[in-house]
Amino acid sequence: MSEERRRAVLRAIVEGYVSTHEPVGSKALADAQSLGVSSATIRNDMAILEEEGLIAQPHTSAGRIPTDLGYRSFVDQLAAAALPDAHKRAIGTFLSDAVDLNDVVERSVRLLSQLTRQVAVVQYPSLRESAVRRIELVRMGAEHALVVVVSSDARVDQRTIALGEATSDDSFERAVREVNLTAEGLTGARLETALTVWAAAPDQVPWAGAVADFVVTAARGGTVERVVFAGASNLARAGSGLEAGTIAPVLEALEEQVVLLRLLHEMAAEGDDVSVRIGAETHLEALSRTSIVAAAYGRDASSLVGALGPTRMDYPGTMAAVRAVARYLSKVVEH
Amino acid sequence: MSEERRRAVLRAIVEGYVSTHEPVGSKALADAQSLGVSSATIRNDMAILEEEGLIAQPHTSAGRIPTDLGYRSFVDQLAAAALPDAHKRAIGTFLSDAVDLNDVVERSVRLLSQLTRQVAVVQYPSLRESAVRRIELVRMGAEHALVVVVSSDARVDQRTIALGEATSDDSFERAVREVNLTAEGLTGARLETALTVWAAAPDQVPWAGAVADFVVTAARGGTVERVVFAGASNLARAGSGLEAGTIAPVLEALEEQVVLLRLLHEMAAEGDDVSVRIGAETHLEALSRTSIVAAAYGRDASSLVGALGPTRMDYPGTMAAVRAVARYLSKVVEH
DNA sequence: TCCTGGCACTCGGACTCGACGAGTGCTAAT
DNA sequence: ATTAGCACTCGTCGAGTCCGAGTGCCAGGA
Repeated sequence: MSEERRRAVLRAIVEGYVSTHEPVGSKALADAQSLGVSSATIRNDMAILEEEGLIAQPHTSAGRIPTDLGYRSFVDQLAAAALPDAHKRAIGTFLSDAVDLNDVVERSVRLLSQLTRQVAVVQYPSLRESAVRRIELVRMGAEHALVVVVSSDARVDQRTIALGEATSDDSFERAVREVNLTAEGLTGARLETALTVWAAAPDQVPWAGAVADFVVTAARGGTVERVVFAGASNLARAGSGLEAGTIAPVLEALEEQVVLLRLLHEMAAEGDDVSVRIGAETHLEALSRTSIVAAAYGRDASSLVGALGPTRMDYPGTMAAVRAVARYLSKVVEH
Repeated sequence: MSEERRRAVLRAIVEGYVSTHEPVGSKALADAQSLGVSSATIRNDMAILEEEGLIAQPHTSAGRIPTDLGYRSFVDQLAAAALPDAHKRAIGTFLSDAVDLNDVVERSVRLLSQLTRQVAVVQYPSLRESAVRRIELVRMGAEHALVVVVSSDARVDQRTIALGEATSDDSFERAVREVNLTAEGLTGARLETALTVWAAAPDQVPWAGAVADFVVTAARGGTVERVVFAGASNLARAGSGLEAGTIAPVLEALEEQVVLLRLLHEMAAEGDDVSVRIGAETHLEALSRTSIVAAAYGRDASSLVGALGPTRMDYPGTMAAVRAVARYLSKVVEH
């Protein structure tokens, strides 16, 4: 059956192109022996693959390179690859002695960028609703104060608020005591009503509303979603396969949190173990020459880790690394 | 006096090269009229400037470009340029409604990268010693706890510690009460001895030492120094002037906090209003094609903001922007 | 002493040309 | 269905050529 062999030809083209970064021709494939047929046969298969849109030739007289569709087909037929032992060990030692959430995320993103030699992306875990454990207020000058909310799931949110008008030390201290008594241990709707009542009390300090608002949003799961990345230099490294002009837009997209976040959300929605977007599949002009491999982690698999690189990348290896880091991250985040 | 005119020639070469990105020849300068002498005269001046090592020609038959030394001489003779009004307004609006320290730093770095169209770098303010305001401990699972230290200067440090062995809820709560009573309001050496005594008390929980250590370092001015950057895409943007191969090392250096920090420290030590390192002056191979313009901000002018770009950059404009952002940052950070 | 016009010279960039070879598609034979 | 053979395409590489920007130097003038 030639259908079977055509898949093998495609696989060989992808692998060849990924490793050499040069179009691969029928003769080279025939010489590699792994297919056991002559170059002419391979040429015929290539013609069909080209008709199907899976491969293309940059010039009339050059070998073939996979199209986005070709990579897609290749990836879809891929069995889960094992991660090299050395990498497994690296993950263990790297992440084991992280010191807080920031540190975990920071280490993960560095690690993943080193394992994959690509740009690693980690979305901060979106945290679920949690109870308020303690609210601290610190005066900063006469007109501002810092609100610190420590939540029961070990998160710390902070924000400065304007006091509006002069507040005496006495009423400041009283407000701190009261808001703690009011909020401690509460969650969600009960927390919200309790704080609303507190803020509306007669004689209340004028900035009570601001404090209440912030405490509620903090308890609701933190402030804003964020993405951090590392390994941007891998994009620019010689032989990355991105043409000179294409890397600036990619860097822009990475710094443009919003765009990236939307893409990651879309990918999370697919619900696969490891989700892959290839080239134009990202629907982003800036990323049309790159692919993203991402996996969910954390409670409810609600956040994503990923690696971004040229479409011409080592999919099996990257997928294995991303999958592994996501697993370890899940473990760490869920305690 | 021809010395005077030679400076003007150098200035014209720098400005011409910066704006056109092409070597500038004697004829072009003579045609520009601003010097009022013939091309032959300019050629003579150029010969001298070249002997002095201030300019060089890439090929025998091309115009001249400034050397690192040339830029240095140019920069040293520079009067402080004014910042465009539009930029001033941008700074005001951008930074005015920041929500906490992170936000301030984040906004600043973005802003600066946009103003200068270069990579902006901001070192987190290194904070002075401060008194402990409140210590919060939150259990995380059976074996770990999160320590949160709120300092009197509105900083929040956090870290997880291992509990070592099972601790009863009672003794946990007692430890929290005690450590707060012990540490509140103290600073420096007195804080340290008080906590050491507390941790060494008989019947003390085994992890008291770890808590004490962390509280002391937190009060001493925070955990680790950090640098954030933004605008990396400006490096890769067409016409940035960096050759394809040179940008990967630069990105690496940026991600390599340590190296960058050392450089910034060196620059801070110079104590100028705005400090400039040009090309090889950075003493970093990776940055040998780039310049850094930095200014101190914050209490004791202890931290730095800067912009990093190709040696062929608009020094007056960049210096003005960096200076302005540093001023505003100082205001905000000092409250 | 300093500036200028003129002139010969250099050398990199762009362009052309031709040889080469990798790779292809097609066809006829197995 | 596969293969060997063959004519053909087209991009790359090197050599050769031309052009012009830019230079250094010199002799003459203020």
